[in-house]
Order: sequence, then structure tokens, then C-alpha cells
Amino acid sequence: MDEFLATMKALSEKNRVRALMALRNGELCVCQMIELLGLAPSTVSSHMTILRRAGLVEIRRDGKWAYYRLNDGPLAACVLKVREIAFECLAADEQAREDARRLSSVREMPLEELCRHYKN
Amino acid sequence: MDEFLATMKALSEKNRVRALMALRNGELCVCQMIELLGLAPSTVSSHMTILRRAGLVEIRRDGKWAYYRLNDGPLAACVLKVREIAFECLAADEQAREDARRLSSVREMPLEELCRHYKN
DNA sequence: GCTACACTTCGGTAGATGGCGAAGTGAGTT
DNA sequence: AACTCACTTCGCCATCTACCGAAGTGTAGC
Repeated sequence: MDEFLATMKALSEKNRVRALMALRNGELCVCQMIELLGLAPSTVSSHMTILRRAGLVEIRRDGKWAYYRLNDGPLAACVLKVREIAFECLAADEQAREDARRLSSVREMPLEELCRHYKN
Repeated sequence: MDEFLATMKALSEKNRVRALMALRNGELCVCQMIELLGLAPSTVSSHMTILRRAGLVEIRRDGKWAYYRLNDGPLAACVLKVREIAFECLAADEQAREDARRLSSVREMPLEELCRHYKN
């Protein structure tokens, strides 16, 4: 029950859902998600922690960078199913589409440049 | 997106999930859910309103009684899928099982008696 | 070692949420 | 009409949550 509730809670907040949807096309660096969501680094970080604790995403650390991606390790069947349903339900969502468009630009920018950007 | 978030939010609270699960075996009067959940009538009422607005359940009024049941009218495919997943995920849940046991007793009691019970 | 940098954790604030009892609503009863 | 009763809505309070900036952590480079 608690695991199920944690999954639902993780997916009941708009910016977390946007972050999850953004990972469909591959892992993203935290600074890329900061740029996408337009939130403070600390806020994005805690959102990702919630998604991670729910088992929806996993982290990969590489030097000073941290990349998040969809958890494809051994995860509860329920979490996997809920995640799939979310993708299905929001496939045509306008916000998700716009994020996908912006992401294709964001992915082309060097990470260093992105980080300088939100420091201003 | 907003509809999806409303569905997730509705299912991210323990007592609401318990209420939804309780309706799997047929409609229940509000007073039966008050007895099951052990909450104040006003609290149960607002939980049911949230479930109803999310499209997960519907209401049937009969005189002074109000019965809630799973919404089997025309409802968004997403809501239906999420609800099915919830049932599947929680089929073996201990809390849900205990509620089901208690419910079989509660269903046998006359509604009048139940209402007198929580008025004390 | 020291600095710079990316990210996380902490502390605090404004707004949302779950809880209850009191008051309101509407149907049945006398 | 007046009353009763089941339920809902309202008003309030305690707790939780999303947000930010500041401080902390760990890595890379000088």
C-alpha cells in the first residue's frame, strides 16, 4: 500500500510528471531539467529524489554531473505498469509535446553553457 | 494533464484508496464507509467528492441515503486504466484484505443501525 | 592544498490538504 | 408545518508540500 501511495504521490505533481515524461527519450542531466522546468536547482533536485525513491527513475553519476533516467533495473511490476499508463495517458498532452520540442533544443546545448545560463 | 493529475492525486491518499477498493464488490452507502474507515462523516464525504470529481466513482441517491459505486458510465480511458492498475496492485494488500473482511460484516448490518453507531 | 563547479541538503515561508465539529440542505415522517 | 435523519458544505486548525536561497558535499582542475 505504502509503495503504491508513494508512486501515486510522485505522479500527482505537474513538474514531476513533466520531468518523468522528459526522460522517455533518454537520460538527462540535472541542469537540462532545470532549464526545461524553469525551477531552482534545489527544487528540481528534490523532485528527482521523490521520483527516485518511488522507483520510477534512477541516477547515474559521472564526475560532477548527475544524470537521471527511467529506472530499467529490477523494479516492482506495479511501478512499471503505472509508469507505462502515465506515458500512454500523456502521449498527446500539449504540455508534454511542448516540453519535447524544447528538449530537442536543450539537448543540443553543451552542459557547461546550460549551467552558466541559470546562474545569472 | 490536469485530468491525469487529478486522478493521481485522488489515489495518493490512503483512506481514499481504501474507499475505492471497498467498492469493488458493489456499491456502498456513505454510512457503511464511515464505519469502515473510522472517520467523521464530513471527512468521508469530502474524500468521496474528490474520487467522484476524478471520475473514479459515481453517486446514486435514494431518498435520504447516498450510495457510491465504481463509475461504469462513459469515463476517460485513462481513468479506467489507472483504476484497474490500482486494483491489480493492491489485490493482495493487507489493509485491503482486512477491509474486505470487515466489510462483509458491515454489509450485513442494517443501515439504520450503522448510522446510530457513529452518532454516539 | 585551494578553487571552481554541479548538485544536494537545510531552513524558512506561503499555500495546499486532511482532519473535525457546526451549520446547512434536502428527503422522509409525524 | 415541524421534526428527524443522512449527508454535504463551511470554518477552523495542524500538518504537509513546493518553492527559494544559503550552506554543505563531492569531484575536477590548477
